[in-house]
Amino acid sequence: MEKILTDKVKEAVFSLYNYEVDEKQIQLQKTGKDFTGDITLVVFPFLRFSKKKPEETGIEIGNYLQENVKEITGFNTIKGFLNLVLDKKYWTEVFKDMITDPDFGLKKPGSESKTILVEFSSPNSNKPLHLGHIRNNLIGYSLSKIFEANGYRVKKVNIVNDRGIHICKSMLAWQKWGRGTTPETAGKKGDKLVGDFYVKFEKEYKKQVQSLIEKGTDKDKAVRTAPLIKEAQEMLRRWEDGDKEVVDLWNRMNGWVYKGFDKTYKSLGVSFDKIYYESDTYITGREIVLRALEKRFLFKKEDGSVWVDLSKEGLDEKILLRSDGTAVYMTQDLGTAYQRYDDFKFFRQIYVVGNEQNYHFQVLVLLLDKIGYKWAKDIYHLSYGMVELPEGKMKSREGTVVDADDLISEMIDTARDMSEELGKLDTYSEKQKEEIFRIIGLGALKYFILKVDPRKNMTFNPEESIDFNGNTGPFIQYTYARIKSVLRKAVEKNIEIQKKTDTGFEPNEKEIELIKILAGFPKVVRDAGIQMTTAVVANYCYELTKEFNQFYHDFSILSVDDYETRNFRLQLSEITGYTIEKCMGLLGIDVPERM
RNA sequence: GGUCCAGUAGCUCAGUCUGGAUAGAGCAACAGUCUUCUAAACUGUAGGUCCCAGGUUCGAAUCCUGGCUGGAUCACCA
Repeated sequence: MEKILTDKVKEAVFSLYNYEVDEKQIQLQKTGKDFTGDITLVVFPFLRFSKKKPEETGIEIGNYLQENVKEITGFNTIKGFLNLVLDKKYWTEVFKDMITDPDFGLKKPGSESKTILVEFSSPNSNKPLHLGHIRNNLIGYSLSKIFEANGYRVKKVNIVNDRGIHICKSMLAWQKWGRGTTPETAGKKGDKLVGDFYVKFEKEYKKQVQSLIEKGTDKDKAVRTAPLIKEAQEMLRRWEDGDKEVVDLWNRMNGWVYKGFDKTYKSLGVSFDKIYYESDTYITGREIVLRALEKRFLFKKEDGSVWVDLSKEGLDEKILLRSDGTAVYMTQDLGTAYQRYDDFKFFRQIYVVGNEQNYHFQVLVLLLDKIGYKWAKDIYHLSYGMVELPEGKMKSREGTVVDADDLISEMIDTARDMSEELGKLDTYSEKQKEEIFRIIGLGALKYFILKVDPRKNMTFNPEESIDFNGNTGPFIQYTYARIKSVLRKAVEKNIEIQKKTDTGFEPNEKEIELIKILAGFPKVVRDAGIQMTTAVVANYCYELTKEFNQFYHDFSILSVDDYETRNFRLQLSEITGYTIEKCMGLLGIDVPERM
């Protein structure tokens, strides 16, 4: 419709004022709520050609459009705004498209589709997942769905930072103070157990540093030479040498952690197509660096460490290999990127990584480009914002980290409490009820996070629990459940919904409003994909839901006697429910049949 | 200090990329609506120097410049 109008406006201006306007000057927008009309043309840009007052110009263009576009049945101008009124039949035509196409708004990936790689999660294997990871995982998973809906083939990948000094710290602490404890004997998730030993290490290490300082050692030296850190470093060296004892322990403890992660991923409902491990890719990375060194992109310092100089690009020098030849973070990321291109020949690779790593990714892309990989430009860092507590950043040292598993189960508990109080599910079995509590609790958490623009920092207050009323996941889920309930009742009453639109039935204003919003779904999917934001999907879904709730409140569906009206409203409800389901699916949120 | 990001109602956020009409929601507060398809809903009241100052424009929350405030980052950590 907008396309037709743009052309016609162009025509109008040409025939009225003999001027060829640029399409960019033709601004069409949805008519504001308090005005009559469907689409509004901003006429200010044409005043230069018409040399008339805004209202007159609007009327002239309006007249031309009404004569030449059959869908336009009327118009009005207010100041410089030309509000066009569309024929109600136009909206029933749009409605017809929606009910005949079950995939309305979604593109299916086909064999021709380009591949987008989405990296998310990227945990360290020495600590359990926290709220920050939850945001990361939810954004990554949802974006994958959004890309798929835009017709791309999507590969979800994860990189586990399973190697390095951090995991050695946990291992060492376990050896010293663990007394052979395992997740089974401790009755704890593996990631939690390993995390505990990491904390234990840091605590003991701090004590050692403190006592060294008290004995007169200066702080820097104390930090470097405390026996514990020395032992951890020695352990890392043995790991890199392939020392069997160390590698076996490393495998064992990482195994515990992965089992724990899997549980968290499962309860969050996220999954991956491929998981990469730093312990595999750092070697590739080192080879890339050494090759680039030969080609003189990089330089070596006297102590043997390898660097890249990016001062011409406005950045600093960056280390790529330590003096002892071991790899750093950047080294492994080079290797991982290379490996992934080799695996998937991606059209685009999206890294969902926190904005604290903006600098790192700037360097990574620059470096890959300098080395000569043409696909470097296809890398995009989706720099999502931090989740902050009211008092600031989460700090593990101060014990203010919000644990992922804890938060998830709290959400489910809240859903359970609310639900039992309302007592609407009393006829369900315990198992069915638990499933619904899970859907609702998780829905509240996911929606809470995904409705915020991923790029922005957001605040989470653990004192105030996440809402279940208003602009929330459960609100949307509730509306869905209501729609389902109406449709079930229709079946009980032997009312069959017929896909008919060409009956001359004229929808009322509220119904037209719903159709308008439903018709906007394809654009929402497109915009979400282009802008890479989950927020537009969430906000759209909320708007749709709210509109439906008003309709539901104001009008009866099943108890209407007139067949045409009832059938139309049932179809409208069905499509709305379906669209809600699709939106929530894009966000990775399930919807319940009842709640 | 350099670089990057943010600042919209008491709180949490839309809207900013792509400039348009009287800046929107939810929560919290207050007042209403359940013998009728699920009240986790609906309706209303109240709440704003869109951080500040300039500039561009017919028109600026939106674009530009400067400033203020907050955050991130600039490791032989990841």
